[in-house]
Amino acid sequence: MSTSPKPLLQRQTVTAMVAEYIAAKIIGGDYPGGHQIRQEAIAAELGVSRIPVREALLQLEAEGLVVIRTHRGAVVSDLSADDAIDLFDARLLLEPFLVKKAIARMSNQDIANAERALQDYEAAIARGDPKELSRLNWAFHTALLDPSMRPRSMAVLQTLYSSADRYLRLQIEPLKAQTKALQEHRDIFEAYRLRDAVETSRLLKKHVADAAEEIVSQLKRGEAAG
Amino acid sequence: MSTSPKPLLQRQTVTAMVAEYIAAKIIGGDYPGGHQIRQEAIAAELGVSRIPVREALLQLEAEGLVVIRTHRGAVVSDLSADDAIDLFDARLLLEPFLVKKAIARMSNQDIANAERALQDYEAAIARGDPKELSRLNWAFHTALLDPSMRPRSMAVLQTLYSSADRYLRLQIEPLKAQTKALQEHRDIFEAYRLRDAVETSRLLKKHVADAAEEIVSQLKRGEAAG
DNA sequence: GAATGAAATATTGGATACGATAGCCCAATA
DNA sequence: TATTGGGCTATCGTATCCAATATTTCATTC
Repeated sequence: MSTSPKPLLQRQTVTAMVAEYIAAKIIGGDYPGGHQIRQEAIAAELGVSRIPVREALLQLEAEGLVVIRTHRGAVVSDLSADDAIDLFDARLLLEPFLVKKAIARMSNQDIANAERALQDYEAAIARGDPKELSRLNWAFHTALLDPSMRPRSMAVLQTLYSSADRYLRLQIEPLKAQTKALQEHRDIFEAYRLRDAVETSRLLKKHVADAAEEIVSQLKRGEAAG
Repeated sequence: MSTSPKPLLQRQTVTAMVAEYIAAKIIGGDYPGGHQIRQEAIAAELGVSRIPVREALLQLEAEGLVVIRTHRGAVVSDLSADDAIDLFDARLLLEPFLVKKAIARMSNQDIANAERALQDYEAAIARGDPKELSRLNWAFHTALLDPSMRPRSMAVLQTLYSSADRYLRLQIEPLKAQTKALQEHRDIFEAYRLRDAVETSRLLKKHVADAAEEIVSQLKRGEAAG
């Protein structure tokens, strides 16, 4: 039982495409924190009018990727160490809770979905594309939580995650960290498969906390240096 | 130390005003769940063009008040009992956590702010305006949590709250419930003032849980009837 | 020389008009 | 009956203006 049964051929509005374009730039690091996004520049770049650009920026603001100030435009939001702590603390509350709910309701199909997500993640490590790795990492997490049937909480988690997404590379880049994360994913999945809610929750919490600690310490180093 | 030092003279864009207008209609019950919002109608009603209406609807979608489907327009989102459980469970995780953080950092000024919010709430009960009461209820909650300096979590809570805001009337309308809520607020504030983090957190959790239970059971009655 | 204040410029916010596109209903057809 | 194929309607998108505001530049004043 899954929350998001996506249609195979999804019709995209221009606004949605622009939003994806800008989000990719931000997450990929092309637009660093503090970067001014000029509506006209994006519009010209993509050959669209300013209106869908504005509407895309509104959506991105809701996701926490940019900050819009009236008549001053959109700026790529910067993540301080404090922000990272804030975001990860919220995840640390929600994810372990949701995974327990998920285990209580999940079907064998859900387990199979999670296993597939885990395998996709494993395969991506071999290829080593960091963007893809980030995406599949989150896909695994959502696969675990999806059977909880908590669309509102999942939406919240989505924004929490995407706000910090860019900075995951700080943590996920080194090969050593990747193999550590993979082993943790495997352990989490194993407890999940056995429907051991307490253990899954504990491992997931530790997994997220470790990632948080790593990112926060990196950000603090950056702030001390810069 | 407060998270949101709002400017006294705030310039409003048309989009923001439209968003407030529609949100008020939804929260006030003028637009019930499932109600189709027609951009052109709103635009004509307010004497503005459709563009700020569309952008306002985008913002409201991010807050969970409406659902937009491409080329089919915006519909006031309906809250199922499951949705309410989802929303309140998330609040139940975040609010007790944040209030502990708040107590750890708060100044005497913050305590004074919370006390003022409490007094405003008390005064509103005498007047008995339900909309105002809902607003001041939430103002009290945010006053408690604001010193935590967790803007991201606070933003999440804001959306969680506003999504369920309309249905608070189910719970807050009867006078008996109001005096109960008031007493709970007083108890929470008293523990807060004494910087008793554990007790404040416990009382706050119970306060939210009680409200949740009341609303969920009312919604379930409604779903069974309808 | 520093602070104030007033143009000038750039950018966003908004209005209007028009066209394109996607759902939806329903009659016509096989 | 099931399907097809119009119309109808409302949203989505563009183009072109104009308005409002933030920032910068520059002159003025003390």
